[in-house]
Amino acid sequence: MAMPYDVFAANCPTRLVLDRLADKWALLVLERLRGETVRFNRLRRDVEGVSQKVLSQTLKRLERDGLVARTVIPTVPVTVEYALTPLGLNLADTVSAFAHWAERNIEAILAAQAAYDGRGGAGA
Amino acid sequence: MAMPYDVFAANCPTRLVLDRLADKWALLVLERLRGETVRFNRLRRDVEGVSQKVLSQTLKRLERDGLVARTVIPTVPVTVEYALTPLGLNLADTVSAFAHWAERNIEAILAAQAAYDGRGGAGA
DNA sequence: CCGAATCCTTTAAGATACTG
DNA sequence: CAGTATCTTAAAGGATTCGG
Repeated sequence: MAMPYDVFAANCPTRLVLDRLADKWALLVLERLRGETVRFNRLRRDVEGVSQKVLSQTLKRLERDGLVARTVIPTVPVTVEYALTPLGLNLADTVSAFAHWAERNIEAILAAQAAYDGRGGAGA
Repeated sequence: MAMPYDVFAANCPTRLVLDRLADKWALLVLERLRGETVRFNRLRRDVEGVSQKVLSQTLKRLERDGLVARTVIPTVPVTVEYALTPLGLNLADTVSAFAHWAERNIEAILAAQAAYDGRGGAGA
């Protein structure tokens, strides 16, 4: 069935993806992994503000979704590397467009917020 | 300063946008509003699963960010219409790419999940 | 019809400490 | 280095009720 899903229907499988991906940390991790393999603690440092717990959870979900590949290298203190899968890379490009939109339009949004707050919300 | 922001830095303004937009409901609302003005309760029905409270909050934030315009029409039972602003429409197009990615790749993700679960996680 | 206010439950985040 | 386990605290979300 090549019927397009109704994204607005609660039982739509696409919602599953959207639910999972509408996540600040997942997006940031995907973006960080673009074009580079990164170790766990490096990721932890680079993506400022993630706790190791949340990062761990995020990576596990991304791995489960087939977006990120986890490689254990049996060095003395063990090394674990994370990289995008082809599927993940594909998504990361989309995410990147999103991130760059935010970057380009932050000024406009900040201005809108100031205007909104200035007049006390929607007219209070 | 046209210096590109570091999206990974915690104090980066782009993170503000990302934090706010990495939201299931905001994304769904934006998508629903593409090309059409919609009333509150219509929106509530169409975006299955939103509570009225959450929808209300979401719309208020989107309005504050200058992405959605709210119009009150003084009919007998008052009518309130929501529409995308030019800025919001611009974003909605980006969001749409995101949603369509999910739609196109849901099969692959579901398969990856099944494989992952089948072998008991990352090798447990 | 639109939405604010309240309450109350559930989920998730943060900090900390400990293991392979 | 790379995680898991636990505990505490904060917040998101859902249901319900009432007012413009």
